Amino acid sequence: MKGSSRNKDHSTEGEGTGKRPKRKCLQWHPLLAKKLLDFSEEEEEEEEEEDIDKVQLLGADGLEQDADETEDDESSEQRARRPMNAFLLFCKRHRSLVRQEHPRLDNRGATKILADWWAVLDPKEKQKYTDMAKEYKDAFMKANPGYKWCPATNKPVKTQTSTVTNRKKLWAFSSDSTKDLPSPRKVAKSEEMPQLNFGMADPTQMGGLSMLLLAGEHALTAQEVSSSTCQSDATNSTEACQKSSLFQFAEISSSTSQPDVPRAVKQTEESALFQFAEISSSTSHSGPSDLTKQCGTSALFQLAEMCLASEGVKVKEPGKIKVEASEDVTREIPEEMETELEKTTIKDSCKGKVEQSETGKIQDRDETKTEEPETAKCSHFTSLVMESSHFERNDSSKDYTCRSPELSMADINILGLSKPEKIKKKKKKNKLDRHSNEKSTPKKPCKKRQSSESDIESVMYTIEAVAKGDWGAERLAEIPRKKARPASNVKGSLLDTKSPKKKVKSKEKKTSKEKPMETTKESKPPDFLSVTASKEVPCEASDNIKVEPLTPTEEVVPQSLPGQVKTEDNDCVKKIETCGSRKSERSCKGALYKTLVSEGMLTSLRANVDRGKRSSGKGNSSDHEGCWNEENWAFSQSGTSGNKKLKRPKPKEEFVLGLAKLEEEFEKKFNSLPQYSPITFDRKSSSVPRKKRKVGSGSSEQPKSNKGSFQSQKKNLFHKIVSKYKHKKEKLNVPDTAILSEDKNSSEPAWKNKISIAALNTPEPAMMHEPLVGSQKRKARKTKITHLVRTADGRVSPAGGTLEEKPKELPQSTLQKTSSAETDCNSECTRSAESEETHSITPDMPAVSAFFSLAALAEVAAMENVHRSQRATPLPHDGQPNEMSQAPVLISCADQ
DNA sequence: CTGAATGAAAT
DNA sequence: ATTTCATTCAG
Repeated sequence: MKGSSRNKDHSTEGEGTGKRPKRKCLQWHPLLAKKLLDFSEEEEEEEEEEDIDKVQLLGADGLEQDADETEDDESSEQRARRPMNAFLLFCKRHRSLVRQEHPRLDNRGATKILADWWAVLDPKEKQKYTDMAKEYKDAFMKANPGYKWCPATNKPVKTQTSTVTNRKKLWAFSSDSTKDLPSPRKVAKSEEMPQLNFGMADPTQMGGLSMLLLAGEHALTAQEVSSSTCQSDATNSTEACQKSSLFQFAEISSSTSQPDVPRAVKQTEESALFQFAEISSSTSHSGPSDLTKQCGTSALFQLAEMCLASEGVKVKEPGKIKVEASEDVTREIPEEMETELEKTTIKDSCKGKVEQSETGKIQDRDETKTEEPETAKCSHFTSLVMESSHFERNDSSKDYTCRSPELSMADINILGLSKPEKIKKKKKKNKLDRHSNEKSTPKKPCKKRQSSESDIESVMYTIEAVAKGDWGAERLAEIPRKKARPASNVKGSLLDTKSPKKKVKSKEKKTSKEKPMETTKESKPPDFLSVTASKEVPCEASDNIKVEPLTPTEEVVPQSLPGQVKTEDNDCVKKIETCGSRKSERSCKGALYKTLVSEGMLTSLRANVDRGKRSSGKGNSSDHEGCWNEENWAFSQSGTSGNKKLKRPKPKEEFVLGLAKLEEEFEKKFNSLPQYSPITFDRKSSSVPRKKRKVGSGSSEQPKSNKGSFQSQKKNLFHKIVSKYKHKKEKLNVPDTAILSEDKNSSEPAWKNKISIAALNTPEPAMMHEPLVGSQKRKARKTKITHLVRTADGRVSPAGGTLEEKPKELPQSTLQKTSSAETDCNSECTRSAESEETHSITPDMPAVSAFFSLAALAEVAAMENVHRSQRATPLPHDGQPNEMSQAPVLISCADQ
């Protein structure tokens, strides 16, 4: 992995170096390297990597800029996602159905089924999807003239994407979350673009601003996020806390600054953020170069005091906290400044954002110590900061000295560059990167849910870290009483975090999506009713859910109930209120918001606006399962100048509107696409067994055993069998009739008709040709597998390896049965097979064994088991030669 | 991150 | 002819 990545990096690096000169990267680069060394165990290697990464980033940025300037958009900003092809559309449209039908089935299995469906889908119907896909494609291409499906390979594309926001696809029709994606994307883009465009100066601000924005967004997001269940509660509280922490921070900073700087007005919006900087700067003033300790300490102390004071108000029992806090601060600062910082940054990162990691740190700790809720805040804050974490790191790298504001600015700029670190941390995941990008940039609206998720995750992590962390844990233990308790209670889940996290994610997604039920299920049955609520109204459910979460929190509870708030603002307010401790939270929030906006935090604002619009506007329209509506064509460019507008200012509205329209259109179209009930397919399959995939298997195609790695084949086979087995199982459990349940979801009555028609129509003349179509490979693979299987069962020399695996999978019972009652089974099997689609196997095969489908076997086995449980002939799975003879049947079954 | 599927585009 | 990547989301 590394090697490869590294290589990439290098290549990139080359490019980066080329551009490097222009950028400041060089400057910080060395520093960073040093720091990195500290951090990284493997100094050299990592260093290189980071350097490379950075370089990449730089390069990427540069590229991006260039690209932006030069070309439209896609290449530069983010690579637009390719339009979905017909099959994907189909999948998107039907996956939910499949999943409903087979709840247990994982996506892969679902995909297989979808593929089957697709295979049997009436050409006419298929054509619809194809046309739609084409339409999409055309539109997409129109929007992105020079779009290339495959990015040139080496290009830093990845880097860029990672750096920037990958995700923004011009068109996303995400069924899931719904509206978020659409407009936001563009917006995000626009935002991002501007940043890039601005270049040096802006970046600095960007960093700070972005942080703020993030915070703001997070807050907003949080609301949304909160939608999920208990976890959500935690989240909410967290968010709220976060906000409060933020505000506190601001206040504190302001207060702190006051002494030094007159101007600090408590509530002034501007002050908060800027104050931070100032404060830090002021602190630094005392000892610019080395101040680390001093500054840190002094600042820390001040902060601590401030915090304490503030907390005092909030918390009833500050005493202990205070002491502890002070202690912590002292010890921490002096000793492991950097390390700590790093850790903190990473974990808590709370500090970061604001330029002064120190202050931030202190605060965080204080808060954490003081109250759990605060911890949550911190975490939240942290989450916000997360991205910016690199920020801090940089600072630390810089000797950690408190630099004057100017320096900080520089740092900030660096921060912009800092992305690389982030990336590293994240492991360069594209997705992650995307997320991060999104987070950092306002764009998130598009993926609100993702961002939110990520946020949540980060929060969770933070929380965990805190909990685990010395201070965190202790504090919790000590303070638990009031706030802690509630918090803990609520958050028990939070602490648990991981699971919750995921759950939250899933929840969010699901909630947003159409499948409330599953979501709830997964999310956890335990939680509550929220689930039920969610079921009813998927999209909206989130809101409801949110409410619930709040309940747990002590203070918070009241407001939340009202129910979903349409607009974010309301939610925010609520949250704030919930936090309540601060009178001014609201005001603070408002101030902060203003500040942000004034700063150019438009993005955040915009995001908010978008959200609001969405919620109010289309919002829920797509409640019912599909939520297709949401699909949006981001299509930003479509209308007008396209990217250029992105540059910045453009009112999102235009975009939004335009997008919205486009989206709507798209949605409509997409929705108009026929949705077929599973039944249809089942019938078809049953009626027309042979069709493609089956045909392939059935027909005695020539085997090409050579190809591909045997192992891979085996693996595939194995998986296939397993999944199929599963699938069958499910099927067994759920009779076709069960499908009806799906109907409600689909909401489209049409299918049946179509289905029937389709079924009738399905011409299966061309079974044999088995179009190599798309990827022959896959088919070949399939074929191979089948072939193998067939061979196995067929008397032909079976591949030993394959055989081995199969036996394993098959339940002993099956074996028994097969061995024992072949003949009997035959009839049954056949019958079952028929019922099942699988039976498809070619009629050619005289041998009964051939006909057995896995499903059939399973069925039979089950039946037999029921009837004759006793005969436990524990045959070791290893197919011994002797048994092999018997085995064949089994094998064949497995195959299918 | 991977994978399961198909397909359009690019290499 | 082969590779990339689009969607989804459980492992």
